[in-house]
Amino acid sequence: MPPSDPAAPPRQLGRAGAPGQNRELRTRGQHTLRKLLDAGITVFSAKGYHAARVDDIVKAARTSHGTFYLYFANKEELFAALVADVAEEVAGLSEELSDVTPDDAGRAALRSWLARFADLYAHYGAVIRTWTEAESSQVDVGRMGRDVLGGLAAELAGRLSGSPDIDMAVAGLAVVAMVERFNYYVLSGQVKATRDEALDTLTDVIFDGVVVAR
Amino acid sequence: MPPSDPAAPPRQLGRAGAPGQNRELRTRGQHTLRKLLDAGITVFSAKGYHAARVDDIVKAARTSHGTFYLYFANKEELFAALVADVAEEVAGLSEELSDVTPDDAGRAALRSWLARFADLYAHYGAVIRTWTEAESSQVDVGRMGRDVLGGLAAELAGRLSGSPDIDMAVAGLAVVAMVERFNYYVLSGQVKATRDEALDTLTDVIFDGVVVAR
Amino acid sequence: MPPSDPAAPPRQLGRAGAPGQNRELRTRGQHTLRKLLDAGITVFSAKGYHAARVDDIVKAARTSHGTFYLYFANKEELFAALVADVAEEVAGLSEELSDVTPDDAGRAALRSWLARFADLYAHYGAVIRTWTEAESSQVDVGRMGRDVLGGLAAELAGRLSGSPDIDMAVAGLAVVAMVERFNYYVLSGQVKATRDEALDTLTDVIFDGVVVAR
Amino acid sequence: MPPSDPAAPPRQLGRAGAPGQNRELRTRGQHTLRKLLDAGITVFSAKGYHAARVDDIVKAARTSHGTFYLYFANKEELFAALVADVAEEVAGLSEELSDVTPDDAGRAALRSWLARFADLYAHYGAVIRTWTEAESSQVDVGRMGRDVLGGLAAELAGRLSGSPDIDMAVAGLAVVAMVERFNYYVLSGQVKATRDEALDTLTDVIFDGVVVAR
DNA sequence: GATGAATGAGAATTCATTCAT
DNA sequence: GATGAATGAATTCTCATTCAT
Repeated sequence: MPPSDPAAPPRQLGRAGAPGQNRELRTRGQHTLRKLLDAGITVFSAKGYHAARVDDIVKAARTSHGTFYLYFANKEELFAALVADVAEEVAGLSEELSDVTPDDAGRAALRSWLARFADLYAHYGAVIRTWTEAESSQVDVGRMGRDVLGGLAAELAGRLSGSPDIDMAVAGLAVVAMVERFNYYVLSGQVKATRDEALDTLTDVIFDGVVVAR
Repeated sequence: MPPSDPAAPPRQLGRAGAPGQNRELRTRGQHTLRKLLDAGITVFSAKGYHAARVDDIVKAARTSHGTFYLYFANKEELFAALVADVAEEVAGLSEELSDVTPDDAGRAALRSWLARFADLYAHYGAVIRTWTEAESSQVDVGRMGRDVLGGLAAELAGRLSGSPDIDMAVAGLAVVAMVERFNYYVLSGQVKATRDEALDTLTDVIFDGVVVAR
Repeated sequence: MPPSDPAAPPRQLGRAGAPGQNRELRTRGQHTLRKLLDAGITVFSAKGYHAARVDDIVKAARTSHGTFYLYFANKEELFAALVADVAEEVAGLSEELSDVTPDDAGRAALRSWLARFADLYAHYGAVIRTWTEAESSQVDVGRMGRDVLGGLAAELAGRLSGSPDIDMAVAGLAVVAMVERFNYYVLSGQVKATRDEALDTLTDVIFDGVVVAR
Repeated sequence: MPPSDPAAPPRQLGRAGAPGQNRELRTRGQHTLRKLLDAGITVFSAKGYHAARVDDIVKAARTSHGTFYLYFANKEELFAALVADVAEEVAGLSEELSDVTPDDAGRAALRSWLARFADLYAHYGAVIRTWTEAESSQVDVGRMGRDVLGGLAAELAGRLSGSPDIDMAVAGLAVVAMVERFNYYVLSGQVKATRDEALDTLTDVIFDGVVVAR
């Protein structure tokens, strides 16, 4: 789904910072940049952030070391570019969630939103997972990730019609925690269930656990 | 709580693998081993598994480089020893959970169990978090971690009196996902709430989301 | 993985194994590889295999540590490359030996062949000597060395016109033993004689000891 | 008072120097010392000098690191002790060689002497072989080994009734070279022949190659 | 006498980053 | 724009030797 996101307007992949910061990229450069970003996702997914070597990425992108540093100052910057992509995607997703009312319509809305999140996670899961690893890093990629999830939690808190007894700010985070981690379990083959079953269960737990008639 | 396990029989600390196949350890050796394990927890917690240097661990344990390799073949093996410890602790915790019935007693049981888990996570969180990172490693530390959480999920599934509509096997994992990740958010300062508030909310979501009168 | 470049050019020096399975080398790379191999001979000759440090080799080659590992996985692999070189040289030498008949022509042929061997030993002696040391190694450099000498012995056995009373297979090895070791004694300054005297004596012993009219 | 042993007779294994040089050794100590020397032979035979670890020796001797350094200042000193043993044995062997006359008696004498050498090599071969390796070492164990073989060569030169055309000093070394190396080939399984066949061939080559009626 | 444990200097190896073409 | 090659600082790991019991 996401990669060559054809829908995306003019904004190109430009925000992916580069050493010569705002280099003008011709078609060829655009293509190389895209290859590197995609390779990053692939490699980070396979080995995680720390274990990923620039060499792995370069090989996956079928390009050279020298070229890598033409586009990114270092591995971290490539990762940051990916995080920015994810942040944008998640932000977009946040907006797509409509009010989850304590009725069938609400449940359906929740479920379909969860399905979209699952898709997003299937593609960008490695990046999301890695926020945790990266948290100790110098640059605040960790902070960035935290903000993204925090924003998502806040959005959820606002959309889910929760019981007045519950601290929705906290509950929002609990839900995000569950959704994020559960999707990881699914991807890592730990959850033995079809996609539909998994989605149903997740929807149920959230719906019953949090959503109620106010 | 967990670390100093005084009850342990003759073979003490033995599970902590050592090169040269579990050497017999005298009092002094036992002490050094303990120091190294504790240092491992400290350092892994502070910088994460990958960023942790053997040098950091050695310094934290106030011992020498050479000594480290007397007890562990490498960082990974030290980590594996810690995972074994955690596995044991989690297994112990699993057994402590009594049936969570859909009444106040059940809710109280659940809450107190969650409190214990939070304590365990406060101590061993770094190890648990790292399972994810470690999953690609040669040694099946990843598998081990997966098994631990899987076992916990199964236990929960058995104890929580769930609705017949819900696939409890899956729901168990969802709950574990939430509990594990939520505790991480708490530790990383993302959840702005007192311990009690956090526990209450977590209890509520699980209780309302999963536990019902059968 | 990028399929092996179909345009594989004459890979020269190729037998010198390289990590990452024989990379293609340009002129610059070829040169560096040559420098490393030469440095290997120099250093192994001076300090022996075990005492030789990668650092010594790198200094002798006026290159960096990192570069070394670009060409060889470790010291052993560099040695193996040298052994392959020697094997080739020795094989070449084997073929140059014509029949050693029990007359003056035969004696002359033998002597000039021994002179050539001496030259080869002067250059590659360190490698040959080290086969012995290396025999316990994982990689079968030891075996390789054994094969080389065994082949040489067989060739000698075939060329020397020996007495029917003698087991030429065994005698061939005895001759190789003497020639190999004697050259070592010469190099280590143990033999106090001019090159010509040494060659004469060696020729005499072999000629009188093994070559006879059949 | 082992080391400076003036009264040769019950000379025990004492000359094997020890850090506290002239330590008095009781029965127990003698035994431990013997175990270490034997372990040295075993381990040096198996892995060569450089690859042999003090740890290996200590394990083979079923004793501890601490104990090792009670008897030897370091690995080299243990090796030196073994070299001294060999030197003595070889010296003894030198004396046993009677004149090798160009007749059947001479041939028989030569053959039986070679047989004895083979026995000695079977036991101490590793030490002899290692002289080569050790030659670069600081302490002059190498020199010592060279002297031993040089002495043997001189003795042979004196005993073998050689042709006046041959430089017997050089020929002696050639013979030693052959005998030493050939025995190595035998031990390493390179010579495929029975002990008798091997001895016969060796005798023939030396006899025919060097011994003649003056 | 003997031993298990500790030590740290030295050697090997990796890999992000820079450079010359 | 792109690339192969080079670099060296950072790290891991080994092992001879010393120490405390």
